[in-house]
Amino acid sequence: MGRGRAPCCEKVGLNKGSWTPAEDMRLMAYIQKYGHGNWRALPKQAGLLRCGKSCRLRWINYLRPDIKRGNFSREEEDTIIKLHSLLGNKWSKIASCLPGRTDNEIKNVWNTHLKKRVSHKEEKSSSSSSSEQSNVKNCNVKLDNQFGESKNSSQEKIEIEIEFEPSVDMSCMLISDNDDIDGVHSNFAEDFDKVVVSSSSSTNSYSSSDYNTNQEDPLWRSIMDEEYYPLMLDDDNDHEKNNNNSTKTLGEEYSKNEDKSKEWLANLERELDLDLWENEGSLQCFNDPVSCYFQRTL
DNA sequence: AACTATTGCAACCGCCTCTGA
DNA sequence: ATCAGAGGCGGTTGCAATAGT
Repeated sequence: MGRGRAPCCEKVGLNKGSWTPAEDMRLMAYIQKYGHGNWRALPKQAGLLRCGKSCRLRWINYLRPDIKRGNFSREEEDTIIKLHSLLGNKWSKIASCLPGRTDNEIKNVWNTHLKKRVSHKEEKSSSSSSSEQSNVKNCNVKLDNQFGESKNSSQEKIEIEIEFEPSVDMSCMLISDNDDIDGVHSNFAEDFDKVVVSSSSSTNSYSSSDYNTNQEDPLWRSIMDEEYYPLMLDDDNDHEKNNNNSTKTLGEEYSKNEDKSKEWLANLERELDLDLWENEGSLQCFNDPVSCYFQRTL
C-alpha cells in the first residue's frame, strides 16, 4: 500500500467519463468570466465535480473557441505527415503548427489514418522502382536532448542533414539550437539557427539572420526557397504554397479569435438546446452566465 | 435481425518538465 | 541546490458508432 505516485487530485466523489452539456456550459461560462489561472482550483470554484486535469483537457481539446471542427483537409494531413517525419511523436509541437487543431486530435488522426497511409506509401515506394525519384538521397534528422548546459533544459538541438543525389551538386545541414519551431513558415529556414550549404566548389555557412542579405546566393536560394526542402519529406510535389495563415502560430490565432468566442458560445448553446442567450439575451445574463444558466434550469 | 469485429475518438493515466519558494 | 506543486505531454483505454457476416 501507499506505493506509486499520488494521484493529481482526490478523485473520490468526482465525475468521470463523458462530459454532459451542463458541465460543458459551466466550464465554458466560468472560463469566459474568470479565465483559467489555476486548473486545480478551477473545478471547485466553478462548481464542477471534476478533477482539474479533466477540466483542462476538456477545455483544450473540445471547448476552446478556436477549435477547428470537422475533418482534416488534405493539406493539414500532409503537414502532419511532414512534421511527424521531422519531429516524431511530438504532438503538441505538431499541433502548434496547425491552428485550431489539438495535439490529441492530431495524435488520433495519425494513429487511425495517417500511420497506415504512410506505411502503405513506404511499402509501395520500396517495392516499386518508381521513376518519380526525389533528388534527396538521404535525410538524417537528429534530435539531441542532451544539448544545453542543464539537463533540465527544455532545449533540444535539431540537426537535419540532407544528402542529395550526385546530379545535384550540393549537400545541406540545418541546425537549430532549440526545438521551438513555432509555425509553418513560408520559409522554413527561419526556424534554424545555422545552415551550412556545400557544393564541390564551395562551402558556405549562414546564420538565420543572414537570410535577408544572402538571398542572391544561388545555393542559398536553392535551399531556402523550398526548392529542395519539400522533396526531402514528400515526393508527391503537390505542394501548394502556404497561404498567409500558415505562418500564424496557435497563440496568434487564439487571440485573433478571442473576440469571436462570445458569438461562438451562443451558437454552441443553441446547438445544445441550451439557448440561454436567445431566451435570456440580457447583458446581466452574459455577465454572470453560470448563475443565470443554472437558475434557469432549476 | 442479431451478432461480432473494427474503427474513431474522447477521456484518462502517469510520467516529465517547469517554476517559484 | 532542493523540493513540491502545477501544468503539459504522450501513451493507452473504453465505449459508441459503423461495417461486415
